[in-house]
Parts: sequence; structure tokens; C-alpha cells
Amino acid sequence: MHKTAIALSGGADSLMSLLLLRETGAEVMAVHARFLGADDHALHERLRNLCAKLFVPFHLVDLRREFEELVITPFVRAYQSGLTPNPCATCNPAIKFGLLLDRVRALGADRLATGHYARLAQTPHGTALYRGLDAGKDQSYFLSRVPRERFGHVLFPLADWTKNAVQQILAERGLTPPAGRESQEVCFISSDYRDFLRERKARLGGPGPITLADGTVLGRHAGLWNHTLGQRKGLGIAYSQPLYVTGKDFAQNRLLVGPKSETLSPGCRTGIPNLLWPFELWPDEVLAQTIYRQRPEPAHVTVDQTGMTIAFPEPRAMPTPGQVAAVYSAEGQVLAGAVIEEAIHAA
RNA sequence: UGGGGCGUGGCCAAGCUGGCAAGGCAACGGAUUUUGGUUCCGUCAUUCGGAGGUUCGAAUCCUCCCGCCCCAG
Repeated sequence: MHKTAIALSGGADSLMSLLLLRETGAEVMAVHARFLGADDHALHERLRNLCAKLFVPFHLVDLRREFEELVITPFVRAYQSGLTPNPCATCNPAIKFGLLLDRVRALGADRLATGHYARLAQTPHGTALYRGLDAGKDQSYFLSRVPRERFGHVLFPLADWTKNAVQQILAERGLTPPAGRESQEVCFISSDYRDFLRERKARLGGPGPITLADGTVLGRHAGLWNHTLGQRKGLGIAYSQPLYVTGKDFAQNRLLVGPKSETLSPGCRTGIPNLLWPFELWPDEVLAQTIYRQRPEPAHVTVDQTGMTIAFPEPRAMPTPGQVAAVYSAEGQVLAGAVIEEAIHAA
């Protein structure tokens, strides 16, 4: 008999997952992981009471120190070194399906369930990760860097659910998610990541010029960390057409900008990929996306000792160093995930 | 102080055969969204360097003044 731990965030998705688990008759326990220093004790109590009503054991797991060390610190460091980090994609392998999974196993559970919209399938070749049914909520991209063996101990009850259906069922049962707000942004940033970095007193680069590719100076920037590749907002430059960030010149502290056409790239080079499916079993045709919520496109992907090269037949939105590149099969199976190191520049 | 050109919202800029001020960029607001972003929608000059005049009516015509730029001396 399996004993399943459900990670409750306080939102609708994990609450629905708990209900679905109970209906399967599985033995269930609930955990709520604390990530942040300033935590919501009222939320803890509501979760505790909710679980008591459902006769589900409830545990509070303190991962604040680990979250700080494994997610927040690298996040700040990334900005300091000119990258654009993706903290959610770091948190999943390091915290949720890393330390939290370890903790619940120590508490006696052998599986961890979460409210992610993604699907796992058991195959003769092992566990496979697929996109969730709800294309609009699919979170497989953020899960693409979780080590494959971890998924052998994971359950996604919402795999075949849509957000709408979840909300409808909860409403029908008169259940309100204990946390008022859904986690739709970085959980440790309340407003703007720039404010967060300033509050942290992170040592970041200073102001410098904004120039076109040919060196024409158009304005000033307040620090390269305020911008990311492909970004339009915030440049403050009135030009004949919209300008986008096309590059960062760290040597001269210059922010390079240009028209939309200059933000395209034929692909990227990544670090060592997290293979979620043995490379030799990959289909001939694979798709890749280099940003969340991007339409996956057919790509030529090669893997070697030091990383992965993704080449698109047609140039598309420039991949940003620090972000995640995910490789999929046509059926929506996640084949690999990796951190982008550099975009390939059009010839 | 001879000649020529120009002055329209934060920037660029239509309009100048007179009829209640296009558009682009930026900015701001919203929608979308478990990352940075992107995208979409919306808002943004009762006023056209200033003062008079002509006219039913002027940014558009006339006069003067102010301020730029260019070419000559």
C-alpha cells in the first residue's frame, strides 16, 4: 500500500489534488513547505484545520534555509553575472522534488503529489513526463530539469484536468483555497524583481549607454540587470520603431538594442541537459522551446559531453542565457531540459 | 538684422487648395501568465512658439514679435 504525501501550497490546484487522492482511497498525508522567512501563520492554521476536517495528517516542513541557499542566492547571483534566471525551474529539482521529496519520504510517505499540471506515464523504459491536458496551464517546462529518477516517486493528480474544471469542482463543493492568492509569479517576489534585488543590496552593475548594433548611442540604462534579451518595455527611447534588447556588452557595460528583426536567433547552446528520456530512444523529429509559453517548434537537437545544441530551421525569439530550453516529442513528452548558455547569432 | 528654412503632446511627425489636430515611438493603466519577458487592449494636445487681424469658422491666410537652423558678408 502506497502512502502518498500531498504538497499543499494553499492554492486551488494542490487542494484539488488532495481531494482527488482521497477519492482513490490512497493513504494520504499533507505537507506544507515553508520557503520564506515572513510566513503566513494564518495560512498554516487554515491548512491544519482543513486537513483535520478531512482526517488527513498535516505536517509543516521548514525549508526556509534551504530555499534561501538553493533558490534565492543563485537567483541573485545570476543577475549579478548578467544572466536571466528562472527560479521556478530551479526550485522544482532542488526543493520541491529534491529536498521536499526527501523529507516526505523520511516522514513515511513513498510518493509526493503536487498540483502541477503535467502528466507522468509508466513505460517499459521507465517514467515519462508529458505535458498536462490543460495546454494553457501546462507546467512541464518548469519540471524539465527535475532528475528523471525523482519522477518515480511523484504523482500529478491534475494531469488530466483543466484549471476551469478544478475551479468548478471546488466551487460546487463550496471549498475555497486557504490561500487567497494563487502563485502566479515568483513566490518570493511580491512586486518587481528589480525592487527585490535592490532590497537585497545585491552588488549589481551600474549605469551605462544604450546603443544600436553600429554603436550609435540612443540613451542610458540604469544597470544591465534591469533588462533582459528581447525586452521592449523600459528602454525609454523614442525611436521610429519599437526597440528591443538584442544583447549585453559586459566589457563596455553597453545595452545593445535594435528592431524586432534583430531579436531573432536560429538556436542556442545549453549546459549539460537533464535527460528525461534516453537519447537513443528519442524520436527523429523533436520540438523545442526556449521560453515558457512559447509554441514549440521542430528543432535539430544534438547532445554532447558538455551540453546540448538546439538549432531551429527558422530564426525565432532569441534564447536568453539563464533560461530553460525544453525538448519535447510531438506527443508532448518532455525529453530533456537544460539551462541556456548562449544564443546562436544569425550569420 | 542680406537671403533661405523652421517652430504641432515627452520624442519624431502628418496636416498648411481654411471647417472643431493622423500616425509612430515613449510613458501610464488593464488583460494574459507559476520566471525575466513577449503579445493584446485602453489612456495620453479644447490645442498647434507668442500677440493681433481677416473669416460664420484658421494649426492652416495676413501683420508684428520671440526662438532656432543654414547660406552668404
